[in-house]
Amino acid sequence: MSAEIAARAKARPQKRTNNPEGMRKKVLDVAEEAFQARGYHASSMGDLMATAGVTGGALHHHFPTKKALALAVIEERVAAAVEETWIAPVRMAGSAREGVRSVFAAVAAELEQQGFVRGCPLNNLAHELSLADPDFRTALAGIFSAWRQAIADKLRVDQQAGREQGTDPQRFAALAVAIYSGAMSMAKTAQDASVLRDCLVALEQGATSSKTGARRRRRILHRAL
Amino acid sequence: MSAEIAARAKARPQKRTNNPEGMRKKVLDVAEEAFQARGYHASSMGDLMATAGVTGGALHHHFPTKKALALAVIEERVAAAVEETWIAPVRMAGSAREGVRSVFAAVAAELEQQGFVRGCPLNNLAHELSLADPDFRTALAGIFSAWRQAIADKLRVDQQAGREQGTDPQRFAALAVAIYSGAMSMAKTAQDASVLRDCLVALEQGATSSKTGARRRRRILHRAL
DNA sequence: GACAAAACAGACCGGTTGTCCTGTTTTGTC
DNA sequence: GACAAAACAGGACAACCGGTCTGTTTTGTC
Repeated sequence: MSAEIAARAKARPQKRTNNPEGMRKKVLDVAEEAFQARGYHASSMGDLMATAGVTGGALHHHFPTKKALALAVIEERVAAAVEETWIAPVRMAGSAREGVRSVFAAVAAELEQQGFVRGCPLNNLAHELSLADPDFRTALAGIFSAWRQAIADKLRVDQQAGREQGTDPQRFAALAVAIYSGAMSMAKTAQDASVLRDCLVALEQGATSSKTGARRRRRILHRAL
Repeated sequence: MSAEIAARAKARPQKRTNNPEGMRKKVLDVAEEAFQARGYHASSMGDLMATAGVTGGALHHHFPTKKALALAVIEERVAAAVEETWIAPVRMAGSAREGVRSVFAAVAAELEQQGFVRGCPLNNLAHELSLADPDFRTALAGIFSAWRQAIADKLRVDQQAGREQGTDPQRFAALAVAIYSGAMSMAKTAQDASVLRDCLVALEQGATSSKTGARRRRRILHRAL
């Protein structure tokens, strides 16, 4: 390349994107994807910059540090994902119990046709970051809390309508989130979503497995687990 | 420091540990601890060397690469931990159901008095590594499989004794592992082990919450979830 | 005690990490 | 259209990463 062209390229370095707020969004998109697929520590800023087509200066302008970027991903994207796939559907469902099961079944179906399992975004980041930094942990714990709270609130609505009198809302919500999180963990490791359905069926079987009926009423205490 | 002392230190570099197999064990101890507390990617070989008091040459002799070290931790330590805290106790229990619950309660009690939650070793590494490398994933999936298999086998023994006729062993085992994994995930993020007990109680309540008894037998299908 | 093999020491290297810095360009406001 | 502020470009940096290398010491075996 001649010196003249090089000089001209130097003088007019590059056409800018000219899209305020669009660049921040693009970085968040790429970071969310990368943190989900490879994890936080395994994703380098250089990779993110290259994938997003963003220079170091631009990235540093919006997110001064890698931690700030991850915090933004957690608070803006992970929280929104939980809201979209769990909280809103449960709110719209006919009951808490039915809402939880329908979400569970919907995710299982989606995973089965997708062919591979990336795991739960919240749990993925929670495992890697909750012990690494207090700020991360607090942000992630807040999302878990909101998730559980939404399920518990829905069940309280059911109770005001006379249903589910014997169920503790907080504990019911904890159980639902735990089963989902744990099943996703196994599904991700095995790369097989069928365990999601196994857990669903096991729960239904677990409550109805007794064939001796009322005679064993007391022992049913032990049924579900 | 004088040149003479420096030269002497150079000539006689260091007293050796002189403990074959002891050094490998020490490295595994430190690596297991570090991978558990900070994760794989966040733990550098330099940190491990310094903590274990081992030189680079020695570490490289036993574990040619970082991946080989992690694989050894998974296959020797994580698998042993699952065997010790889950598989063996379940085998020795009176029944699969009682074994699962007793392990669950024991872990909850231990965590509560310990004051903080590091999470499940298997799940911690599974989330970070199962998508990163096929060898990691295979090794981790094998441990999950053995864990589930042990619970399912125990339940089959119960069935041969006439109990648990309506319970599917594979699904029962999947549910137990899922609840434990998910509850530990939440407990770790919240740094609060009480969610373990919440899940336990919720399960017992879930199967017995019906106060109308046999009239609602069919609707009990929906009880446990 | 000779000698091959294993165990270990410690320096070294190329590549990558996250961050910072100095400019240049665009945008909003009067 | 002047001008301050925000948005962005792109290189530079020191620290650190994981891995390799050569050389020395210990161990096992006859």
